[in-house]
Amino acid sequence: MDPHLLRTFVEVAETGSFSAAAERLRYTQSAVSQQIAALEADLGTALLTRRPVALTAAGERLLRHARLLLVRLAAARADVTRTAAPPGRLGLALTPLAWTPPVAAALARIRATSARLRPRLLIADLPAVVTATATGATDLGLVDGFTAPSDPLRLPEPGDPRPVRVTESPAVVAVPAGHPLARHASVDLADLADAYWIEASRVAPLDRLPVDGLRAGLHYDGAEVTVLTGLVAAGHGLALLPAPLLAGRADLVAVPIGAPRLVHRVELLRAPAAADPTEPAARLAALLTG
Amino acid sequence: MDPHLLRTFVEVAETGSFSAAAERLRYTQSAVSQQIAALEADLGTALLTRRPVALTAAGERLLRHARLLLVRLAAARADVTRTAAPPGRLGLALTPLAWTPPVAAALARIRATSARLRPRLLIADLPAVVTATATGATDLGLVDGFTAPSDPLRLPEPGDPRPVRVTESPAVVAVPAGHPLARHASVDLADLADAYWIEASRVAPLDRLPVDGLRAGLHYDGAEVTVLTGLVAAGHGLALLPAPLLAGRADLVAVPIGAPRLVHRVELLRAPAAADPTEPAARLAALLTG
DNA sequence: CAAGATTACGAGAGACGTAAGCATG
DNA sequence: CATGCTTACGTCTCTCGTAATCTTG
Repeated sequence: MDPHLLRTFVEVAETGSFSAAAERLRYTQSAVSQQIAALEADLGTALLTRRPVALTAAGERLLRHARLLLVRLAAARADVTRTAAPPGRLGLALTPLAWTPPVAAALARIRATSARLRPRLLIADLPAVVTATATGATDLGLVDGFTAPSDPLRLPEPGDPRPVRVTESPAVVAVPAGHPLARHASVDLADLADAYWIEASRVAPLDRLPVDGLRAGLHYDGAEVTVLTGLVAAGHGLALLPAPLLAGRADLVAVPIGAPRLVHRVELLRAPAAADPTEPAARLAALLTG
Repeated sequence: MDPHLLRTFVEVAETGSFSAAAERLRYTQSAVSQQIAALEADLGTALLTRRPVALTAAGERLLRHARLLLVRLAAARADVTRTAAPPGRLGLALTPLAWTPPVAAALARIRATSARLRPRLLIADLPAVVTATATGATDLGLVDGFTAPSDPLRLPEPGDPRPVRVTESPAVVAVPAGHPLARHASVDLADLADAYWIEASRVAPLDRLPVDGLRAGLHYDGAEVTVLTGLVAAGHGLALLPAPLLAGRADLVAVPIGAPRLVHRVELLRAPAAADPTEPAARLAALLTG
């Protein structure tokens, strides 16, 4: 149950392949094989079937535990090293659409009060933000998504401290100016079943919506919000976006959504570390949630 | 952050000595020194001061994390190996006074329905029962203590799944037959400040009572309830005990307590494993708490 | 100066890589 | 039969124990 072994086990389980895991972890295939064998010998149970590589019942169990254990181990390390590190740092990880005006304003206020502070921002996708925060790699995480009003976001597992609501704003369908839909006072998503949507997997993935059956006409793999809005403006398809994002744009029209009731929501995650309220991270968190 | 290193770190922190930790863990003093040095190098921080050996701020932090991590690691291992193990086992760890008639009755009912079941009972002190249950070394744990009516027990940390109330019975002062107190309808503990109590540290430790200032006249280090009652009967001192324990004894008198209001409470801890409701452990838990 | 932590060094175990073996889709 | 996991084996690293050294109450 060496964390080293757990890490490669998780990697093998996730990739479904010893060789792929080996490559990712910079090991040889042989080393991975030996590590898994060692783990199975240690636990006295088969964890994986080979050919095809799949989890046994015991493996399923271990996978859940291992993921959490690794996160907690990382969190512990971050917490301890943080005690030693000079205070005053502020690391903030965000999903692209979590960067909203209230967040920008809060950050500006923090910087106004602590002039010497040099915050670090990191834009990443949702799982990365969640683990970066859970492990303490960053102090705060902001994640976004679309849900029914005042419903919490559905987040991937390692949610040790509970996420807190920061912002909710109306969700709208973005269409190019001049699009037939642009004149509608509102639309029901069910009526857009045969429209084409833009699948921006790292900005606003369709599969995270509490609605399904939306067809993707174009896939955008990047994380740039402006590229997404540009694609909509150029008529490549529709996108579901927070209303404030479209304010003041001449080339895009925001069509309110009738049904289902849907909002864009931003939530704050805090690293499980020392909650010293004088730290910039704690002050920013207070501003965001207060 | 090898668990191995964490374990020796915890041991050093608890014993306050490298050599004592080494002895307990069957290492040489030198090995322990090297392990702590490795941990400090890995984390880039001093964890302990030497001479005297004490925790630094970072060390305090790590100690809390390390304890939990080790428990969770053990729990994960137990959960995984349990999946592989043949079902039908039932391990039960109890503090001495947690063995009450309702517990005995529940166990009898379980055995009546599953004739082939061979339960394993283990009597241990409170911290041992808590960690044995938290790590999954045993399926169920029963702990006891004295509190105000319907207050939960104060238990040592690793309380991942919350304890559940099993029994509450009146707390009484046990005195030998013929003792002056035996005629009282009730006593206030405050009035017994200059009486002598028996400190049975592994059965009913005085320092776990929500009352202080009780003087110990005799220390009993064992875990046998009958020795404790015998000591009271022989006039060595008073003891606080659950009333049912004294029922039908001619040599002991149970004196009800007026103030503070106090009950003897038994709580159930469940191992954080698969809650398969057909397992004997789950059925016994249902009987005890139902 | 004595108790107790650290440092030096050597032996053993363990982990990884290379390369050959072997099973299955 | 080729992809991909396993096994064999050599090397290198890492860890622990012995023993000498250092530190401080």
